[in-house]
Amino acid sequence: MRNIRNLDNAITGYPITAQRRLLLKLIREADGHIDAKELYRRAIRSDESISLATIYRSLRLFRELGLVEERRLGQLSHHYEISQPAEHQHFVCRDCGKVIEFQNPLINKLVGTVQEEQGFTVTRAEFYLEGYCPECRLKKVRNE
Amino acid sequence: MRNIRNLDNAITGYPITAQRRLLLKLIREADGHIDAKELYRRAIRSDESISLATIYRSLRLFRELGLVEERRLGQLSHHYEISQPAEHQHFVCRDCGKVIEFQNPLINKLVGTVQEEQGFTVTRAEFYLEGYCPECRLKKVRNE
DNA sequence: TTAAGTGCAAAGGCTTTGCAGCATA
DNA sequence: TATGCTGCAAAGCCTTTGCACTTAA
Repeated sequence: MRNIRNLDNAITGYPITAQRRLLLKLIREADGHIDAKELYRRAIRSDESISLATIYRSLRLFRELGLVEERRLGQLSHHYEISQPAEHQHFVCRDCGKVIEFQNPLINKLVGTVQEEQGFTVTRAEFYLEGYCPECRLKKVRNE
Repeated sequence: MRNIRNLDNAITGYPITAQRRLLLKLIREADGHIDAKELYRRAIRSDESISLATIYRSLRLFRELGLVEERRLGQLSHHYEISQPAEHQHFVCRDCGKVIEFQNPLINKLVGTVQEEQGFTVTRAEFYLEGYCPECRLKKVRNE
């Protein structure tokens, strides 16, 4: 996993522009998932002339450099987050739309088992759960 | 899980049109995943005036009736498949794009564990793997 | 007969791309 | 200075929708 604390190290070999610096900072500050549109909304506050095209081009670069990961969380648009050394998975609440991250050691075991049994080489594993978060579950119970 | 062998039972309450009959038949015959565009290509062979709009509207109906499931397999478009009683998960090869289904009992255990630990009510679980299938892995080894 | 489905074309959302000008190294 | 990035606008996908016509029940 790359060191993303130091931007200048992180994107060595590519020009470090003000836009890229800003965007990576914003993604880092988002502290979770963010999609292109929301990133654009936040970026405009600091740089009112930045364009959506730059957002997309930067996201692609960051992804290729391994700085961020792209997720498809059942929604229409992709979500991005800073690459994290610790693997984690996602739960999306059907009521409130909240995305909750979790992790569980069984997942690695599962990946290992599947690789062995099926002969795959796995480069990426996503475990995606959908349902009701604790709060919304309570609400449902109360209303019924 | 609904009985999809008998179309007239399956979509009770909604008009059974020639288009719907055709589309459900094609999805069933696809025997795996199919996206809207490919479904459209095949449908046109039998009904050259069918429209993409009808494909999408039918897919949505089928999905709402629980006849088919929608998957987001890392690609741009959604894929659909007949709802199956046996849960299964997906592996997508990064080289050849092939989608391989597999199942593993550990998954249910994992879902159970997460529900307990996190307090979620899980209504849908997807385990998505990406990597190299056995054939493409061999090819890579040979070329290097 | 009537509520619902269909085809067509247009529009919508998300993402990519061509191009001329600008900035980084 | 030269390569590569940027903003802008246009275009590209995939999907949805408005409308007038048609069809299943």
